[in-house]
Order: sequence, then C-alpha cells, then structure tokens
Amino acid sequence: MEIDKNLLLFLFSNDIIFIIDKKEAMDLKLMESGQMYLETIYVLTRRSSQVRAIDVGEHMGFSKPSVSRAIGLLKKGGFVTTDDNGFLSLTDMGRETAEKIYERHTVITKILMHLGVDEATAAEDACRIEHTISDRSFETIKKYAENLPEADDK
Amino acid sequence: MEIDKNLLLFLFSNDIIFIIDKKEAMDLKLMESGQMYLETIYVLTRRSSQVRAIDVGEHMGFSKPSVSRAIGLLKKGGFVTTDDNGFLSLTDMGRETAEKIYERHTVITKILMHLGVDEATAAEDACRIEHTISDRSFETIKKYAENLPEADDK
DNA sequence: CGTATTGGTTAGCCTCTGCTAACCTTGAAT
DNA sequence: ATTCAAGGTTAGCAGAGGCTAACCAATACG
Repeated sequence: MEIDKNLLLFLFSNDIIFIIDKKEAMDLKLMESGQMYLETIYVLTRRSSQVRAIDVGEHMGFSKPSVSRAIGLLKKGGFVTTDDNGFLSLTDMGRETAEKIYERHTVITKILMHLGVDEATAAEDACRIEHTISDRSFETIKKYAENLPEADDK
Repeated sequence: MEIDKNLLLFLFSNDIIFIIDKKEAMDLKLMESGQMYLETIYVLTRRSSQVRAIDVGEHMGFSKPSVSRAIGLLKKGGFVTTDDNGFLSLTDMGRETAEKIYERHTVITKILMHLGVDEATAAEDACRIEHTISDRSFETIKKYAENLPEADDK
C-alpha cells in the first residue's frame, strides 16, 4: 500500500487513530529564523504596543515580504495575532516561547561579558548562540550565571 | 550600461583591473557546512592518513552525495586534494583554516566545561557555537581560557 | 569468469529563508 | 477627485545544504 508522504498517520495496535497533514505539523516547529522573528516581536511589543510587521523588518534589516511570510507562519503556528490595523500581539504560547528564547539571550550575554567580552559584542553573539546551544548546556550555564556576583550583573 | 550580475569587476580609478566570475569567488568563501566538513577531514586525517569521503560521511552522518558535493567544493576552493585512490589530504591553506576552526572547538569546549557542562555535551555544543561566535568574542574567551587553572584543562 | 560489494558521482528533488517586482488597500494631501 | 505614500501580500527567484535513485568503476569472491 502506498501512503501519501505528506500525511502523518498515528497508529495504535494497527488502528489509525488520526491523520494529520505533515506540512501542518511542521509549521508547529519553529525554525531558527522563526525564533528570531518571535524574539524581535517580543522585544518590540514590550517597548510599545503599537508594533507592526514593518517595524519588525526595520529592526531586523529584512524586507517586507520576508517579514510577511515569517509572521504568517507565526500566526499559523499560534504564536502571534494581528488586529485589524496590523498591530501585532503575542499569544500566551508565543509569549512563553519568546521568553524562553529571550532568557537565553540575556544569560548568554551575561556569561560572555563575565568572560571579558564587551556588551555590544556579547549581545550580538548571544543572538546567534541562543539558537544553537543545547538545553542541557544552557541550564548549566544559567546556574553558573546565577551565582555570579552582582558586579557582573550590570 | 547593463553589467552581468554574475561578474565581479575590480575597479581602480575608472579602469577595470580584472573581472572574475562571482560564482567562482563565492566558492572561496566557506559556508558553515563547508567548515564542518573541513574540520571533520582535519580530525580524521590526524588519526589516519587513509581517509576517504565515505569515512567523512560516516562520521558526520551524511549521505554519500552530500559528502561528494561538499568535498568537491573544498577541492575547488583549494582546501583539500584527493589522490588516485580517493584518499583525502589537506592543502596548507586547508590545514591552516581547519586548525583555526578546531582551535575554536577546543577553546569553547574548555570554557563550557569550566562553566559546569559535561564533556560530551560541551563538545557537541562547541561544534555548533564555533561557527557562530565572532572573532572578537572568541579572542576574548580564548584569553580567559588560557588563564584557567590546570584542573580545568583536563 | 561472472556477480556482489564498495566508493564515488550525477541528476534531480526538497526545505528554509533571504530577495525583487508588482499589486492591493487605505488614508492623507494637494 | 486624483494622486501619492505606507503597509501588506503574492508570485516567483536564488542559494545553501540536506536527500534518494541510479549509474559507473574497480575490487573481491565463490
């Protein structure tokens, strides 16, 4: 029997429990770029509640169509919503996810600064490392960061 | 005047010094995946001089065609050569480049371990971070790593 | 000797994620 | 009222980098 490669079948003792379209399922998983867009939206919406796609693009240095598609995916994934005026807001899930990513950002920045890196470079590098480091390493260095003296906190 | 987008012109006071094909020039730049292949080849050739593409693929978990293309690019870029039996070796440039990448790997691993991460996880994460961290941050944390007590060295 | 295995390549597909060009709406502003 | 700008979307391209299928050459083995 030939099974459509775009479908994911959920089986239980030879019975098909349910079927979903694989492409839909994939959308639930945030790629690195999706995480970056989400994080940017999170940061910008904390500064102002009037954040539109164009602001995101400007902040990230990406074109309108790139942002448009990215936000479309985040919407489909249930991370963000837009109102009639195109203003963005995060769903609860979106906020939770973004907070986790952002926490990585701050912890990694802090650690890099503790190691001697200047703030600007640390923040820039943290942007990329935050998507790369494993949960296991992150949890470990987070504990380390928590034990740093206040001096390093600033 | 319309200029072919695939050509890079080198100009000096309105004179064209030389023209190269942009695609050729691009090949000189190692993408992240190219760096990973190169580093793997470096590590494997230090263990044994009899390293072939298939060994690289096995080590990295990639298919033969993926490795074949990647090594083709490394050859075109002047980083590696193959002999008649398909055994790989690094050119001087390839070795120097690989050594720089590998140094990042070891320093980052050491730092992560210093921060409390176990060796296996540290090495795994270093693999990805090494391609992501800026030169500036790297040089800084390298100095930090040099000042660590011997205990951390092991 | 003929077949099987090993190693490599070619062709071609797919996803991710950028981009430009072009279009649509809507709301000023002349 | 017409026109222009802003914001967004659609269509379609590019390139990096995986993959499978299929093929080729050379070696090994029954």
